[in-house]
Amino acid sequence: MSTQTSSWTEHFPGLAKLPGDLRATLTAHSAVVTLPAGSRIYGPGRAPESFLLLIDGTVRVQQVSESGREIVLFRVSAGESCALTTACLMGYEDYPAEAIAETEIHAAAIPRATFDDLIARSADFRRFVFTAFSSRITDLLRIIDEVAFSRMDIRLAHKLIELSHGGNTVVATQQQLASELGTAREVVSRLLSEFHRHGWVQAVRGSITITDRAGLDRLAHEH
Amino acid sequence: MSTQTSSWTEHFPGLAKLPGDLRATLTAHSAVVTLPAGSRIYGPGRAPESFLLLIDGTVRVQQVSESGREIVLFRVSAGESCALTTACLMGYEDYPAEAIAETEIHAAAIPRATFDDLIARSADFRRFVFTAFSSRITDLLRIIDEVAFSRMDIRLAHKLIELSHGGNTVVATQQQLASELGTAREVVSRLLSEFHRHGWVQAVRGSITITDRAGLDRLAHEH
DNA sequence: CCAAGTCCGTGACTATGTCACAGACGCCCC
DNA sequence: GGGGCGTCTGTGACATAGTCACGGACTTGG
Repeated sequence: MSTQTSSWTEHFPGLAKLPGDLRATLTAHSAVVTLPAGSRIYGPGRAPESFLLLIDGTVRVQQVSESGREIVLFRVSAGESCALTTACLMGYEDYPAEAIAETEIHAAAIPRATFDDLIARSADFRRFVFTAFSSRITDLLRIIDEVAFSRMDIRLAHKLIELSHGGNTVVATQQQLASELGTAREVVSRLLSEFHRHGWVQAVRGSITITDRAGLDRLAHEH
Repeated sequence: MSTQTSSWTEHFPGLAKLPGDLRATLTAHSAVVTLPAGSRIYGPGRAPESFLLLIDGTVRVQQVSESGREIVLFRVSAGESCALTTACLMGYEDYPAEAIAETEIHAAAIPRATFDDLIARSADFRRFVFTAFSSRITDLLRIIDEVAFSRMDIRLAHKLIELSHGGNTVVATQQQLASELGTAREVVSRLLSEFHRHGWVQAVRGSITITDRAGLDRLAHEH
């Protein structure tokens, strides 16, 4: 009778090996929610109340400074968990970060109590959660390293390659790219014209086309 | 018979409420270790093998870039856990960060299996671990915010106040201060002479004396 | 006292961030 | 089509931060 609702656990490789009764607990005590693109999932003043497992879509987690500048911390994709909310859930601390749905998303929401119960009952679930956690921490450490020690042209080259998803075009305004990197739009503007002088990119309002990926790659891996 | 060895759990407020049998498990399956000041507790190439609870001393966790520049992420003091090693323990990922004993330290080392067992058995222990975790994440987010968006003079003023521990003198070379902040020594040198011009500090080789804490405070809270 | 190592100051230059402003483009409405 | 408006982009001038090269000052151990 639960076949149609239990299906979502199959989207998570880390959960596939859970025994049936735990899967049943998960599906019985969770709700599959749908949120439109652009919604704010959590943020200052809106603490998460459940552990979210992303079935479909992508979520951008970013930090906004007092001055209004932003920096993207990482993205959560389908099959992953909003892992940092975990600590928030369990540690009851407020975060200066916010999560925004970049596309329409479908997610399984697991209440705090169920989450705690599963952590207690299943070593595999613990592994799933801690692995996700660990990987986010690594992301944060990498960002600290880049922001503190890496040149902006190298970071922009990286980001363009990352956002191109293997294609040749990145749909983003200069302001959005600046927010990705935690810098100012003017800096992005100047770097893009430099990249253009090298023949690496071609930019029009709101989108950048990569015309020489190898050139960008060389810069990205410099130093 | 275990009275003399069980005493260490009393140093941890978060563990005090654990029932006796769990405290017994903790003490029975852990070893109290002593490490000299300056030892490298973990780092790239030396993954942690146990969960460390710091009984006495302080540990500095920092990141070193390829170019050799460093940045201090946070410090672990007595009564706290090296919480980030947790994820490492459970997630089996390698970290680009390292932990250094700043003083001689005494710590309780809990093996992975015992840690996992306690997580499963005790909601209070979970709370203890997740709370510590949460607080480290908040530290990391604050650092990202500062590095990306805050002016160096403000950050240095903060750091001097922090490292003075309420006193008026900070024992540190300019290079050490630069490593705290992830910047270059020359920058610290210039900022310190600026602070000196304002009459806020007095510096001699290897130590800085705060001569006008209010002045520093004003800068630190600017903007 | 001398020698070597560490620590500190500084000039010149590059890289990045801030501010102010203007032109270009897209869109809506008439 | 044309006018008005908001957004996006380019750029000059300046402020802040990081890099490189160097020399001088202090400290320690013979």
